[in-house]
Amino acid sequence: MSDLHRFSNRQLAQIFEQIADLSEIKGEVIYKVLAYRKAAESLAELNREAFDIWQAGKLTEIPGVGKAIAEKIEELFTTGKLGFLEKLTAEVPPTLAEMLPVPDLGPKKIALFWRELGITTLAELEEAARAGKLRTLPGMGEKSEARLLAGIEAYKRRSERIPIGRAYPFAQRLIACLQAVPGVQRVEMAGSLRRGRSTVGDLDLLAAADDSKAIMEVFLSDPEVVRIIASGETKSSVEYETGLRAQLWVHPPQRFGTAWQYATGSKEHNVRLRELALKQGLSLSEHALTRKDGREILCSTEEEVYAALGLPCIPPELREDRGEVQAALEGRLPRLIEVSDIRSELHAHTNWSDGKLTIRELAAAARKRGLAAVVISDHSASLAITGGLTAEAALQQRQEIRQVQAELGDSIRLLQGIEVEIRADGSLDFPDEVLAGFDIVTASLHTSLRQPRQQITERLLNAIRNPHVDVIGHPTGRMFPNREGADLDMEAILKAAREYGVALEINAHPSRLDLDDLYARRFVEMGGLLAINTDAHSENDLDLLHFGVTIARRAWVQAEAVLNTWQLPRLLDWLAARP
DNA sequence: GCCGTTTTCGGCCCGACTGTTTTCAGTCG
Repeated sequence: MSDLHRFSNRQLAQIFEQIADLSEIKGEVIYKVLAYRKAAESLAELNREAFDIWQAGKLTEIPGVGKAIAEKIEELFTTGKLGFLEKLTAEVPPTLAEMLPVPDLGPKKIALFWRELGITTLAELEEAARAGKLRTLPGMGEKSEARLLAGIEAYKRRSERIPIGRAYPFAQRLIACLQAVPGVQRVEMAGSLRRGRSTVGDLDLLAAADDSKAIMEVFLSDPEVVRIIASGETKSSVEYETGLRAQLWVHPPQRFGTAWQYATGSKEHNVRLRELALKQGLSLSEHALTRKDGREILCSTEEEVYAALGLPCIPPELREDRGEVQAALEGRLPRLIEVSDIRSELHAHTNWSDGKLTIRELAAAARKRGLAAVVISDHSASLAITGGLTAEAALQQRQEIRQVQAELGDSIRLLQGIEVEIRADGSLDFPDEVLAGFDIVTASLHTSLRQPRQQITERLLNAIRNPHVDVIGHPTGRMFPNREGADLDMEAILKAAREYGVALEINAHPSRLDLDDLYARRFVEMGGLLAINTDAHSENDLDLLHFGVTIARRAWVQAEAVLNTWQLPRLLDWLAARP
């Protein structure tokens, strides 16, 4: 056991991604490359450790993992190495792969430059392009060379995937601008933005118009655009100053359904759908469903597209090829939670710690949004930077909450919670007798997030086992775009939370979105309870709720599994049944 | 290399845009 090598899912995914990249440059059969890539994605998306799956002898149950790849994973776990990869890297310089993410540069060209000119790094490629050495190669010319240089420049300034919290408002502004163009019937978000991924690589937009000329013109001439990547009648893409890219498709209204379905993706979902179409003698494209005799079925809505294939409309958040097409075929798609199902906010701050609002203002803001209850849950004392509450201050706050409640009558219910700090040594900030005085206790990690896996896992488990803890706030502590979450043994956390009946929070703030969709799905499948909270520090923060609900939808979550969808009496009963 | 209510072998989605080409290859989503 001790000489086993416990590669993480992410590490395994990177290894197979590297195999895919190098094989592709080598010129390997494309379907092998795709198989490695599929396996890598599948491993990265697992919500359990591949290591545990291997020990259970079930590696080939992972989608995209067959005999050959399972053997490679086993070799890695048992020897820490992979002979196949060592041979491959001896043959194909691994630095070649760094060129793949450069726009407009793919495996064929990389291989060409490598074999013809001995170029193995991006720096060498740039130098050769500047020296005009590429234009004479077969299939190349001056324009291609210039385009490649522009691509390298774009790659250098290109930002990482951006958090949905930044992409979303940007897209909203863009849409408002495009919608004003005469002749444009509608403009909608598509791509990963519409599917609600926590980060997006670029913005995908789709417009319905009979003539694309005017809207394309507006899209391309935006003053913030620094580069036009492509411009055509049905599709254009641009890059903005920030390195962000956007893509606009324009299709006629009667074809909007197929176009929106196509532009929303995911790519893997679309492939799955098109395979299904083929089995039914139909070819699916962004323009239409086409029968074998060439007759088209036009769809102006997505519902029609899915219906033509015998399916209920699959919500965009599920379109990730995570079993949703099969579920739709079998009529067991979940009835996903919606923003309107949320009846209470269980995690909000006031100016008693680092929030901006008074208790009175928070209550009013929550009431204005139609909530039946709001939990005032300020930080505890040891998180000094937030001006966290001492036990004494919490008692004073309790008085004020009662007072405000009396003023408000039964228009909204105020509860006193606490976001109690899980200290570095694993203890909680307040002793049990103080915790017992709150209506609801949320325990959170904010500090010492880089502790070793075993230590920080134990720390969180300790909080889960405390009988007064009702919810774990933003479980991993991740922050977009820069802070990785803690290195937790999530399977152990999920199991313990399920066992102790502790709810796990999906923190709706777009810089957190923690628990993520993969673990939330696993947790709910285990029978666990979730809470979706905004962690509001200001009034506008309450409007970020939809980001959290979107994560829950991506996790196939139904309203029932989420505490704050429950009617107030039921929530209070649940709390009363806990210490 | 993976996978199977048309298959254990023979498939593996479909089209736009660009630049190089005189009909297509490469890249992208």
